[in-house]
Amino acid sequence: MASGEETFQAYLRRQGLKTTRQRTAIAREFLSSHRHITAEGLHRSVSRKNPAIGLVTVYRTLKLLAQAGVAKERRFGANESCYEPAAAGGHHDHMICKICGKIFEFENVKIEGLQDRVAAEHGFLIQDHKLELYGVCRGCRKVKPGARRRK
Amino acid sequence: MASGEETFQAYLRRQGLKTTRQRTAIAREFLSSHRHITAEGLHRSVSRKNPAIGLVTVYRTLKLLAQAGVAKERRFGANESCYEPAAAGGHHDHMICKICGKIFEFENVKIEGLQDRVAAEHGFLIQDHKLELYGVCRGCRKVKPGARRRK
DNA sequence: ATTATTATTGAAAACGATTTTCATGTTCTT
DNA sequence: AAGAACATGAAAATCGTTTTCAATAATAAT
Repeated sequence: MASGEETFQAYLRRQGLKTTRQRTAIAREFLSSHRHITAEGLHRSVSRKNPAIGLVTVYRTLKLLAQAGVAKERRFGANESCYEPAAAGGHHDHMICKICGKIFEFENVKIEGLQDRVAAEHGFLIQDHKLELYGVCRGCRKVKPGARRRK
Repeated sequence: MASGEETFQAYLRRQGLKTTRQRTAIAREFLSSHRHITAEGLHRSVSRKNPAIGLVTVYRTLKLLAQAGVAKERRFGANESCYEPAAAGGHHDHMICKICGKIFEFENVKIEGLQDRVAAEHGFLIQDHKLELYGVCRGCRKVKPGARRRK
């Protein structure tokens, strides 16, 4: 089975695009990154080892990674997009804590099954889906007052 | 039971805000509008009868309507936010056709139940949720080729 | 009613995230 | 090595949305 990096290279070749220093660096950093990284965040990481790489190129490469199926773009309530490596495990959904901003992942086969059924009833062909639960996480439920805000 | 307009008025009064010509006009147009209207779209509608009202005021009023609980803000894959009247019926979810851009609504109590269960397992308190199915609608499935794109 | 107070408005400017433009640099093919 | 095609970074452009600010309108106090 192909690693994310290989899949990406293959995609580039297939599209007649070029494998460059910066694309390789960005892809590698992205794939070894934690989940839900932002373009700006990824740029910060990449810059550590490779200060010459511009934010613009990170944006462009993230888009390519998404097209290659290696990255998934997510847009939670906020203004900016997050990307996550698509490889690991199957599909999963998210719980977002409105207090601390943390994002929790979960997976539920039964829900997916029901989605399929609903879609079928409407003659709708599902290609992708997004389920997000917004609320308060366990940790933050214990802290009563005005509480901390993220960032 | 209070109409959306009444709820909005009440909210304004409660907050020490003022009832103005433009707020009334915008709220009325919004409430009588079709679902999933965009700030720009609403402005276009309002402008028809009231050309002097600025887009800025529409943005501001939509925010107030949301705070009053009369409007719900949604952000589907795209770049711009949609608003929909919150009043009619309970919560519902969306199927978005990637070909024609149409948005279909559905409701499924079983899914909501499962969501609650998952959340409970994680000690998470759900305040809101969002379920979106992306794919191809019945109509577009019949049209094979490159097909039409929205807008 | 009139005035005083405070909120609201529209236009233009500011904003943040993302994209495009463009001149220059790099990769890949032969 | 040479040429063609693509990629890069910086700055400028875009898009949706928010803020600023001077002028105006709504409500409260007189």
